[in-house]
Amino acid sequence: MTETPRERYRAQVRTEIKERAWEQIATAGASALSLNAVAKQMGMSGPALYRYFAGRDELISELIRDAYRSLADAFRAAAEPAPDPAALARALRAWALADPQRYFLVYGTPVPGYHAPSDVTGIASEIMTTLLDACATLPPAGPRTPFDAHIEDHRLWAAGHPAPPAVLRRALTCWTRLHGVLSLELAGHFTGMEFDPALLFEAELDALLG
Amino acid sequence: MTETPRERYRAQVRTEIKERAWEQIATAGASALSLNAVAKQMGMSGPALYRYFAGRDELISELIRDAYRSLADAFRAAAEPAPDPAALARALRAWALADPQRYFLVYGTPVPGYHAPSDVTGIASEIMTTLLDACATLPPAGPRTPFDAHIEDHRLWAAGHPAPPAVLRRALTCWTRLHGVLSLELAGHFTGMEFDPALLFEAELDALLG
DNA sequence: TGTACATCAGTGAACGCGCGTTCACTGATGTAC
DNA sequence: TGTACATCAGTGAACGCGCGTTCACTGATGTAC
Repeated sequence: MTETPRERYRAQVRTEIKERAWEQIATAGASALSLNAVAKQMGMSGPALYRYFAGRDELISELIRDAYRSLADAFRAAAEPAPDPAALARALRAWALADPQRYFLVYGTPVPGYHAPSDVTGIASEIMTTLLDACATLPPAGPRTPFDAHIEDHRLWAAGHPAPPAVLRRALTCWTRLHGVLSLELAGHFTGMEFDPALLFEAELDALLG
Repeated sequence: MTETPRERYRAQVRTEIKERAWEQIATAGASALSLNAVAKQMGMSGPALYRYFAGRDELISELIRDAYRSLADAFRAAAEPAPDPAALARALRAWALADPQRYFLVYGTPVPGYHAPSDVTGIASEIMTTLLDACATLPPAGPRTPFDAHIEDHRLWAAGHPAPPAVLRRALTCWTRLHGVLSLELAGHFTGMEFDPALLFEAELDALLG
């Protein structure tokens, strides 16, 4: 159970590989990630990385896993004092702005044919659960909608979460609306428009909660 | 002014190159687009394409331009009978579903450092104008918000469009919310959840207009 | 209508590049007696 | 504490690949007299 120096060293190098990989993704996008370039930047030869990762695909999968894990942790931390959708929303925005390419690795353009590692679905539903718990604390808003009825019939997906349809809809809407603002902002589609995206984000948040 | 056979032929080949390029993007994503692969699929040698495009970058820029143009035309057509946000929204969804990778080429993950051809900003603002005109026909909804006040101070971006702040906000919100649902749907983030994305889209539309 | 010439689409060979990945090897670090 | 051995990180050469792009060329199509 105690960690040998070699194990410690391995873990350290693995971490540095991932850090350099993130830097490279931030600079040139995920599709430009190259094992050889990462190795060069670490002052190592290319094949050396194969001691730490089975190949490029495994490295990318690991980065995706870490990205999901990181968001799930940020959510959990934001919900720690008390479940609160506004706190989650702001945590999401902070997380996205901290590293836009990481956000896009999770929520951006999918590569056709590529399938994310299977264990991220667990993390994804952990994120969803945190959001659902927070939305469940809100006072019920408005009348029952047709979409509530539809969701009632197909609620298997909530993984047994006991939230009523209105809460499920609330959480879904929260997700899509905040993502809508965030992804357009991060992609630069607001540049040239002279408003502050942070205020648009807050406006959407108000609309969701108020 | 009359078109010579050679010009007709050139235009034809250019068109086919772009079609094959779109197929390739649909199959493997935009970052995997390769001139040589396109040429091979047309039964030509790689260098032949340089008769038609100065290089890979020019081809991609042209595809992006066409994508914007296509959306602008779809919007214009949807607004033809009468300016109507609901019609625009449904046209957007149909346009996106017809070719998800084309949608992502416009609104998806940006490649850091890449700058879209300068003339697309004109098309982008044409799209925005169509949306603004449609939103201007809606009955005014709700009280003045803090974001309205903010937008009042920074309204240069609307390119001289005479819409009041509430309409600008309406159009922006329309854009971000529909994009939020669409992009998550197209990226496959709803797979496994047993609801119909079309109904969620309509629900958001109702919330926007009702 | 026929001939001489210019235009231009497309080819094939070549260049340099960087990629992922394998392999046999070196040399340092750790382990067992 | 010292020696013999095993483990394992990292190297350098090599393989095959596909990429974008250039260049000199062939051969067909169009133009001018």
